[in-house]
Amino acid sequence: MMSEAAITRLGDMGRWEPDAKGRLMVAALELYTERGYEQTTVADIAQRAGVTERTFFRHFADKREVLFDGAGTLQETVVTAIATSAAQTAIEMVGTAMERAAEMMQERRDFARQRAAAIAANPSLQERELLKLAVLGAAAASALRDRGVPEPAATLAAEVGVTVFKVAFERWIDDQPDFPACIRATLEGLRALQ
Amino acid sequence: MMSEAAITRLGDMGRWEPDAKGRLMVAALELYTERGYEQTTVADIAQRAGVTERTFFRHFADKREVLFDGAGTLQETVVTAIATSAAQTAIEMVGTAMERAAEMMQERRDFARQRAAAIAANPSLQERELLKLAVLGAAAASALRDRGVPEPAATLAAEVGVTVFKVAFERWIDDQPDFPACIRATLEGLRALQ
DNA sequence: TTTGCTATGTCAGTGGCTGACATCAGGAAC
DNA sequence: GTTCCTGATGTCAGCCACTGACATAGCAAA
Repeated sequence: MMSEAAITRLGDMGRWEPDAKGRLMVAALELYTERGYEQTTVADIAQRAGVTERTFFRHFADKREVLFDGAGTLQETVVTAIATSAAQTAIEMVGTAMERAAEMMQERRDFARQRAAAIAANPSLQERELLKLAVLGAAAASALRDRGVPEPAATLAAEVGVTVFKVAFERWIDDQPDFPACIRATLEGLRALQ
Repeated sequence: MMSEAAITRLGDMGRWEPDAKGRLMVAALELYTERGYEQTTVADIAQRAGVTERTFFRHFADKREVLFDGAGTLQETVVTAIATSAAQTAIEMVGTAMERAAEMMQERRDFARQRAAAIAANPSLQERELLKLAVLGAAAASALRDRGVPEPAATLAAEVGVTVFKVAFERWIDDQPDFPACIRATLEGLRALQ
């Protein structure tokens, strides 16, 4: 079996090379960008990463999840920011927490752009993104409750905060350079609404 | 195969086995409720409805879509309400439009409950629901723009309106009897947030 | 009756995803 | 250094969601 792999060294991207998960994430984003999500098979991604299809599904729950590895870290950032916020109102707590998240993403704008483009091009990927944001909202609401915010204010503030994040993200990706500033501007626009 | 049973009653409009789509929707909701979404195959649904698997996919894009047939009507209701609203602010337009939608759903509370329970039990179905709500938000934003509301206020108001709808829906399903009243109460809670 | 339209059935095939089991690399234990 | 253990990977068989191509059944107008 592996004797053939020893011969074809170059074509076989180091099956035991480190960071198979990272290689899969890169390969997936490349392929989704090059030929689109639907036109890419998991076998394609695995081949480019130098592993088998089965290995892909050991690292990611499904074909979509490979684009959403950072969701957990983002959620931790938001929850921690709410837990340690010095703000007075629920909206302010969520707002500053979203700013922290924005600062974190700010550092990898090119990656965020490419990823956002791939997601925008496919409803299946949009669904997964919406679910991640909903989970983020639920976690934020829970963190608000831990700070003493009662229901339904906690859920409402958290959901509105996620909405602000979404709208600000689009503006940032679109043409604005400063993501945290987009958050602040969108929060201001929200206040002006009523 | 399809023996006698109930054939042609009033709708002689050119259908030979009446309402295959409706039977599929009923069968799907029943099975998703009885044994869960994952434990139900499309073949199961088709069999209970008295058709083949292929026919299911001629009526619905995928296994999830069978639960979301009413989304289009709901969207039309909201868009029409915004287009004909006499309210002054964007938030008020969206708020009253969501009230119209709530009135519409109010009539079938039991159905809404069973459907909501099935969706709540499965992340895949939640994803589809979130996508439908996102599309609804985009349509509402477009309707607001047609009424002269500028960006980003239109998108922001529409998204916040959808959030209010979501939160109010949960309260209605949970224990409140009056859905439109839930919308109004949630809108009031939103105002109180800032 | 004939013709034509539409909803449905049949069949083969692709691809996402899983379970069961074999294998390999690296390090710990001996 | 040999053995053994552990975790990551490969291999294979199989289920099921979903699709394209083509055949067929019922209905209606010509």
